[in-house]
Amino acid sequence: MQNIRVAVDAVVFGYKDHQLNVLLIKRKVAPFQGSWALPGGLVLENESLETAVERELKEETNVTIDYLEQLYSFGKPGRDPRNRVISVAYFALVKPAHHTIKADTDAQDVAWFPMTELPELAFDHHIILEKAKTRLRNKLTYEPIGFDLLSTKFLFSDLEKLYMTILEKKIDRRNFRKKIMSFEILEELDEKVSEGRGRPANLFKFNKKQYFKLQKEGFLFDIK
Amino acid sequence: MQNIRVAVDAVVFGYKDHQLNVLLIKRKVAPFQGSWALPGGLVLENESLETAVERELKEETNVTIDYLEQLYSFGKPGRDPRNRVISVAYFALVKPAHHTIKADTDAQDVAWFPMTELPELAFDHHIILEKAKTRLRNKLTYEPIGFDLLSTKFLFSDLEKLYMTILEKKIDRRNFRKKIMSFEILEELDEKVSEGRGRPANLFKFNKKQYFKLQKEGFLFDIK
DNA sequence: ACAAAAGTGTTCCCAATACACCCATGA
DNA sequence: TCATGGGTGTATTGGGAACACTTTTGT
Repeated sequence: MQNIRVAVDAVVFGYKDHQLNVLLIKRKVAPFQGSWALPGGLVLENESLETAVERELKEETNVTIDYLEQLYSFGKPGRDPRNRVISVAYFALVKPAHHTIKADTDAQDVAWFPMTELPELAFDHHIILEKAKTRLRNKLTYEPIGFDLLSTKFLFSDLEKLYMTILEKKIDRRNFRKKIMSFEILEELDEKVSEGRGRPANLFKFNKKQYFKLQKEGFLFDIK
Repeated sequence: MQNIRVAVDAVVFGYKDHQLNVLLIKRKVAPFQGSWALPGGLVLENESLETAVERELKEETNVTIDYLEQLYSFGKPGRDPRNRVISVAYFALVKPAHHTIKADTDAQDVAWFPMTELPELAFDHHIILEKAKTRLRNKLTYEPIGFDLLSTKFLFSDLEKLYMTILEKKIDRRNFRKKIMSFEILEELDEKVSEGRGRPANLFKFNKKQYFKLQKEGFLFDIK
């Protein structure tokens, strides 16, 4: 008789302080007690995988998700020192400013870590995270998921910096703006924000309805 | 205590008679006895997911795989009428001419089905198959996986027809050839084949080594 | 000689890229 | 007035798309 457990883990990305961040928890129990790890846990007998992810995230970090999709399943024998565990990993995006993270139940602590300052991770979580990073980079170029990382209202320069940060390359400001503007999926607001020095910048909103409409008509979001 | 089984299923595509085909088995046992289904089965306690796929394919169909990658995991409660089963689905490509399919162990029968003449499938396998088809279509445009569906030596027109069949659109012969040729990943052989009437055509081989070399140098395979 | 499939070049156009100056504000 | 970040236009180029005739063979 088969004795394999099924778990879910979530790679939750947020964009804070002009940096890509990932949400981690500090494990309360063995194995890897005290280590940082991806939020996650065993799937209950009668819940769907997505429900399991949402429940674990709520329990361990107090975060609710804006964007969620399945990433990959990890099932190498021995990846959990106790039992055979198959983990279905999920890829999630949130707007960090919209959430207050809070350790609870199974977690000793919760924190956002910039991708440039990651701690050692429990289990094979660094592999999962690597895969998620690749997915994010790829997806950013062909789906408008960058907006799920920014606040509802954002500066054009935020969007530009987000792309430069995640794709790790320089982007020409004029060409980028021209391209995004040509999609006609942004709403220019009548609000300006002055960030310390410099000319105040306009705020924008992503018009999701308009995007879906265009998409149905065959429009493809595409940023090189 | 959690009681969830873990299975693997494989969507095996082959290209035969200028048609995209999928490998199915006829189930020997309940539930869905006598129904056509994707090859697959429960994962053993100490084997990796990939090994499980390869084992099941060998057992049920006598096919060994040329190209294998994970597709998606399906875990909705109720997808198997007996128990909770999470199935990790795999996406596989084979050259049908190189294999002799043969029903064995758990399968009452095995057959290639053209994608245009599919039978009813057991469980949620039609959903898995749909996802695999999408993956194939997308991947065909940015990775040279078409060659894993053709015989080692193939006609240029085979490649062209394969693309037209799978992408379901007309392709301009001259532009397509120009594009593929510019990649310099094909080896033109000194062999010609005469397919009934018409001018005999040259045979080609995919130069995998050359592709990997170019890829390392930053080359991106890309067919629209 | 004709039917059938293979093979081949050129023109046009649009979208990607490169590139530099003025504007509005706070200190 | 200066430092800082915001906002804008044009010229060039390279790749994608459209398009038709000649070649080689079997019948």
